[in-house]
Amino acid sequence: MKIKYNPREIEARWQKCWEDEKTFRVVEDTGKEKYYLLEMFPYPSGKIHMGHVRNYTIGDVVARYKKMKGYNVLHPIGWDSFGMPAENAAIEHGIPPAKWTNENIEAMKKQLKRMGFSYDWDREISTCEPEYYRWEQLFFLWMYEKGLAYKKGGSVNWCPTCKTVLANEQVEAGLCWRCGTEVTEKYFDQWFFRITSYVEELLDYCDKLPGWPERVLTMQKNWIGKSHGCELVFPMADSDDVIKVFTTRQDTIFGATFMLIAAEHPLVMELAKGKPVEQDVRDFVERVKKQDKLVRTSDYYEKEGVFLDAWCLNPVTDKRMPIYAANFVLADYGTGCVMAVPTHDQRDFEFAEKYNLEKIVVIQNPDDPLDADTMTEAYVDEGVLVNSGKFDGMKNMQALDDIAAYLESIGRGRKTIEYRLRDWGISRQRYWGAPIPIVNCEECGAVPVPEADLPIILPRDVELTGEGGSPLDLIDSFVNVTCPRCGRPAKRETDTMDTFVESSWYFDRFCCPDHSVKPGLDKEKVKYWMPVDQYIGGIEHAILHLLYARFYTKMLRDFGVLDVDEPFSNLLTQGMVCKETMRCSKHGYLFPEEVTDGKCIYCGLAVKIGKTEKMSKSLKNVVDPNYIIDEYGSDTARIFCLFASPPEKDLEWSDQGVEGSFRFLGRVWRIVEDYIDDIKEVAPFDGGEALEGDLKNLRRKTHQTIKKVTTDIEDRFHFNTAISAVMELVNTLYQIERPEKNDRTALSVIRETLESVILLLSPIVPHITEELWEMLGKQNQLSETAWPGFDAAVAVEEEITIVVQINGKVRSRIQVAAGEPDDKIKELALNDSKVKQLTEGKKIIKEIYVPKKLVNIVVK
RNA sequence: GCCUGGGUGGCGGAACUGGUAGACGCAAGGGACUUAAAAUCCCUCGGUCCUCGAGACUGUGAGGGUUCGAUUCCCUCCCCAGGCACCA
Repeated sequence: MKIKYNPREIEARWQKCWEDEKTFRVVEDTGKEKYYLLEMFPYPSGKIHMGHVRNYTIGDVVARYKKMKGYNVLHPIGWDSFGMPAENAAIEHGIPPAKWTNENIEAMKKQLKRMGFSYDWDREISTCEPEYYRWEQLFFLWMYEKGLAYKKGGSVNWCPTCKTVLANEQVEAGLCWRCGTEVTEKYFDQWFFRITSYVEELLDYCDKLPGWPERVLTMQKNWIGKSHGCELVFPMADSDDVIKVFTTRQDTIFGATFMLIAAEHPLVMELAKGKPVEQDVRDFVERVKKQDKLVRTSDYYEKEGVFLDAWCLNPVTDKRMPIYAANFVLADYGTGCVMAVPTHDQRDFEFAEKYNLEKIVVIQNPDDPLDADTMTEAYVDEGVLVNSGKFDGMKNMQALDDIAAYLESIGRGRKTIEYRLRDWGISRQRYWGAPIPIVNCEECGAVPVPEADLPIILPRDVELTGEGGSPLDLIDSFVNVTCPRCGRPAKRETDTMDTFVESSWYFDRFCCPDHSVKPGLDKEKVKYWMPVDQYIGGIEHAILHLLYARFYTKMLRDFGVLDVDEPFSNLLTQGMVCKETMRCSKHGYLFPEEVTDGKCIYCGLAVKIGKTEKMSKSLKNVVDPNYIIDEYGSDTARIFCLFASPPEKDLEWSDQGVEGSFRFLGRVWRIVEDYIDDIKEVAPFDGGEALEGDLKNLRRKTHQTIKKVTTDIEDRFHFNTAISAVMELVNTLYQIERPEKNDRTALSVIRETLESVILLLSPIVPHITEELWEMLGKQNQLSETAWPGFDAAVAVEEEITIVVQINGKVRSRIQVAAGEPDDKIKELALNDSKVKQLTEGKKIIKEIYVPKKLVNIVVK
């Protein structure tokens, strides 16, 4: 009797088996080579989505493959469980964040287990537990001690109605996302991590991470934004004070005709003070400060400024330069002041046009000479210096160093380096995050909590209303403490840490999740496992998370806790899961289940199929993993995600594609079923006798497939082509004429092929393959079995096809024995009847022979 | 604007260092099995032309170039996606 492929039954069965036997538990074993595979851990939002399914499937295939290859594989999972959604759920539905979070974790854990992922569940961690964040607090104390954590005034988005701080993404067109009130800027003391003290190393290692995608490294380099230039000193015209600027274009110094200062810069009001312009300047500054950040960075933002009734001197020409406050100068880059060279900088040009300021050409365009009075835009290309004193005639790029040296020699400048990267602001005026271990004392200022008092536990019985700032402020037992230094009453810091802090070291904690002694990381274990050999996650974390994790790693290394310079040796950024959108003119976007036969189920109108976009709830183009698992099983979900496109590209969801993947698994199932009785007692072919015809071809194809699948997984993570190769092998098997029941040789070859198919598919679809493996009478679990090897001698083709081209066009193909000598092949090509016919009466100019591939005959 | 990717059949995608373009799958069409349908198994499937052959031409965003030969290398341009965006 044939048994039908029943994914629901077999998947549950094997999942239970892996769980009961702790198949994927690992311990450190110095006798075995380790392999640490990590996928970015999820935020417990409630349900897993297809993005998770794809990410974790890719990782699982690699983890299972490496295990079969004999590595000691660490494949952990946990929860990035602090963050705003828990707090919002509490505000909206009155559920305590801890309860909401832990319920979500339970639900998602169930879903992950249903996918059959090979996690070591004994290492599960949840970052909102004190056992985790207490070490983060310890690291904070160490950072504070070394000046790597510090407090500084900074501006934040503030909603006056909700009385709370908003993240940038919570400000929609200048309005609060929750109540629609206009958001204002507010200054707060905030905590920062001094990531900038590692900026050079972070940049340097961008060239030492060959296992990272080039584009991620480029993004990080751009984010760090290193510029070489000069700090120049401009004396004030009427006092002994100076204004310092940073510039990368000291070659244009002779053309600097005015000075610009960021509107927010304190110097602006200082210079205007007591002058008739003071009120105008104040108005201007207030107006600029109020402008929303989004507006300020839009394309239409017009350059504006106000004259401060003050002058400075050009340091090389001593010409008087008027000083303006301007809305487009960045206060926190360089010195907040810039020298303006309107002839060679487009922004300065526009400003000079508007306020009718002087222009002096200092770089001449060799092809089309410039005239300061008639030019319509700044000339920003290279050229030859003019109006530049002793530097006239030099190429501007070559004069950069000479001019810098000259400025230094007259005491008006020096070479410097600037970075775009700012220190990392980690203060969040929120409840659901790790408390910062600081006490604010009126006498002593910010005082670190003694190490012995850690952890500072986040109180859990809290009522959240969403108004009035941090809820922690309202909890007397938390806030009111005595100062650890002077013993007087003091207030505990109520800011919590950015959740990116937790994700900056969780991969270290996975190496020793239960280690409960200082510093929370077991040096030996961490040394064994770190760095992560393969990290897999979404491209959306290309900058922030990955940069923070790199910084934190270097810092913990300097604290003596870690031995590695970089946390992730290899990085794979997988593409998004996308699906077409569907829209009804009456009911807007529709979920797939709200559409039948192309019509809206509410009104029967034809549904418009829209663009394919990233799956999202707002576009309703989502597919619930649970539905796919119920309908087809997780093996189908897994193989579809891998087959539809290579991992780094976007995956387009297709219901028919899922159907096709399911059909393929059925096809594998049936062919094993079909042969099972005949091959039960037969051993796989051992190469003992010579094979002929179909059997020989099948065996060759089998070994070729093992080879291809191995390199596709090992070298490139191209699971789609690996699966194609197995499909081809299965197709070949279907083509084989059914051997007699007593033809043991034929059956043994077929058995070898079937076992190979199962082994090769096992990391991809672990449940069905375990089941088939068992049906073949195997005692050992497939997950504990070694990856198959191939015999190169068997895989080699004995006949090869040689393409014959005439003048580069394919005209014929000839079959030759693989060992045929080159001369013979050329001769055969020339004597081919088709070739003879086409070269008749023409002169053969030359022949090109590409060994074992083609012959190209050039004729005239 | 700058920096990265990327444009290949009706569709998702193959083609690894310049050497048979379109593997594999989906959709479509046809056949077998069946009383019938589903399922399954098998076959066809870039385009145009024709003397339907185991034929000719054409074809990897567009135009040039290098080469015996280009989806692959070089130049110019167009389009799409992502990142950064007044960083002086």
